Amino acid sequence: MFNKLLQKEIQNYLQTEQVSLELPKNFSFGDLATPAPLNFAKAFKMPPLKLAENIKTHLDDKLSDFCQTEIAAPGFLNFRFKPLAFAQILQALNIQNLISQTTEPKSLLIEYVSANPTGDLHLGHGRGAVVGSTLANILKATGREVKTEFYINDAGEQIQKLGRSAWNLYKNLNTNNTEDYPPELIKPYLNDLDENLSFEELTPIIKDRILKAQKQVLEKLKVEFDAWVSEKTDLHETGLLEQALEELKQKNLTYQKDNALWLKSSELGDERDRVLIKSDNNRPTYLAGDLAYHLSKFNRADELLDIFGADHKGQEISLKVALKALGKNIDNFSILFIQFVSLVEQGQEVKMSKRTGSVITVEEVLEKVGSDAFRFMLLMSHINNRLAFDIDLAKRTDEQNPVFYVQYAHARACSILRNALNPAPDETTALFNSEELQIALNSIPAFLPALDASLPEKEIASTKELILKLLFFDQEVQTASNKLNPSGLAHYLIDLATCFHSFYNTPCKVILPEQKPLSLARLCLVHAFKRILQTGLGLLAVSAPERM
RNA sequence: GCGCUUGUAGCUCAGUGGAUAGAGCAACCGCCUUCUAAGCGGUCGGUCACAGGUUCGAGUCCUGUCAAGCGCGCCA
Repeated sequence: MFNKLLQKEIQNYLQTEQVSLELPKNFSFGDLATPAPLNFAKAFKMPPLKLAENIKTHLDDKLSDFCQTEIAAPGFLNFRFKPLAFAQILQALNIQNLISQTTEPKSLLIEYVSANPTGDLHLGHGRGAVVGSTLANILKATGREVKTEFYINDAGEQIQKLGRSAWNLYKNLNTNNTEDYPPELIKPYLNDLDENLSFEELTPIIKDRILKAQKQVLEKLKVEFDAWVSEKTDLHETGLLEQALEELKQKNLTYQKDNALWLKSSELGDERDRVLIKSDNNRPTYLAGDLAYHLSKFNRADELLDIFGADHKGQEISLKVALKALGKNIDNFSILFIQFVSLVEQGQEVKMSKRTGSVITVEEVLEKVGSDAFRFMLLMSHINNRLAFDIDLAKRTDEQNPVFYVQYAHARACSILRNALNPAPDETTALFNSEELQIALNSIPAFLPALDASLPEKEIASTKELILKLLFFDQEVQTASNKLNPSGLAHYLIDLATCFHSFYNTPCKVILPEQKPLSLARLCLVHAFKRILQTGLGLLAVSAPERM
């Protein structure tokens, strides 16, 4: 695409790969801009404006058919594209791959959600699920070999507690045990049980029912996993946990004290030593299982990514130092911690707690706002920021919600394409058939009528702005992929929708039976917009409706 | 106490060391004979928590202060 060519020419001149092209703050400056002369003035030992002059001379020599270059103080280069450059860009956006692939594909294993099978998913899990699945989509799209896993913590203390709580309710025992899970959390899972189950039989049944309910909610959220890994059956019963502990012992990284097995983690950089096997019941701690699990993950992938709630921050250091001591390259292992989601209802913050009955579940919010709005709104803010989810705003699925704004733009584009390719009710033939459109999409000159100098200036401006915005799609996806942060992409799609609505209202009317070349040219632009918006929404797993 | 994260418009949030700090919501004013008004255009709104420092240039990087959230279990 022309912008890549331009970027490459500047990079060639400066002998670097570090040149970025950006949209200028103000379109009166030009179509694209770069501060490269400011950045490289020192390296070239000349004033920024002088360097800018030299680059301009180089570019004028090479690319004057496509764009003109202007110099602006204190050292910006602004580029003004000729119609041919816009047409070339648009043609590429209509027929080429939209997302660049990484040159070295690596396998990446993403673990996310991994909620305990002891209750319903809350909003924090929901945020992790949405961010994790979106990142998986984005990383796949940029060429990583992605596998996703959900780790089921079904072998620890919490499961025992779940079993006891369920047993008390099942047998109608009034224990008033404050340690128990709240009855309202367990009760929905006690229906239609055999009457004579033993304690040992009851626990796994309840656990499986809860897990199944979690899976169903995740499906509604469009969240899927390649594998569900059970701590009990995949780590304990296979001997993987045993192997991991043996490996630590052989490397002299453990010791016995107070009847417990300890990891010498303080020697490795942790703030204190950690227990691996508990003294009272001889059972492994969470750390022991987690360590074994991550060792097995390292055998299955080049890189690991975990996405957890901020309340799991405590486990990072111990896990990483132990993995490092066992020879794993922890530079290939990232953990993202997702800040909490609070819920605001009628201007009041609704307190939620993971282990009380007043927990706000993903399911109940989904019922009110739907998967599209839920996903989009949770994706909009950076994971490091606490997020206040305004349920009243999200419930108003009529007009305020940003996701409808973006989807509406898609539906509008579809409507235009439909109207152009199908006969109007009072006509027998359509303005165009799909072959004509296909030929136009493959041709650069076909788009030139949309930038014809005889058109009103406003129409040309909004046409250009839309193309330029489309041009940045790939860059936005790459940034999201590299920074492991999908929020920019959501904001980009809103901006893109704004450009399209603005184009529509300029008005750049597309269907003009008396001006077929102009209609066809604009149809190419609508086609590219629809293609990119659909791809972008697809990465977020938000639907792109053809009609609304 | 120590560690991590955060502090930007009335609210919810964007913002690769670059040009006059942005969007949505809320408030106000306009625009449907015209491909979907779930839309568009405009007005109002800011000491980027505070104080230093680095730099040609800081909302962005560094240090300190203040404030908020989370973490620092033989819970998971």
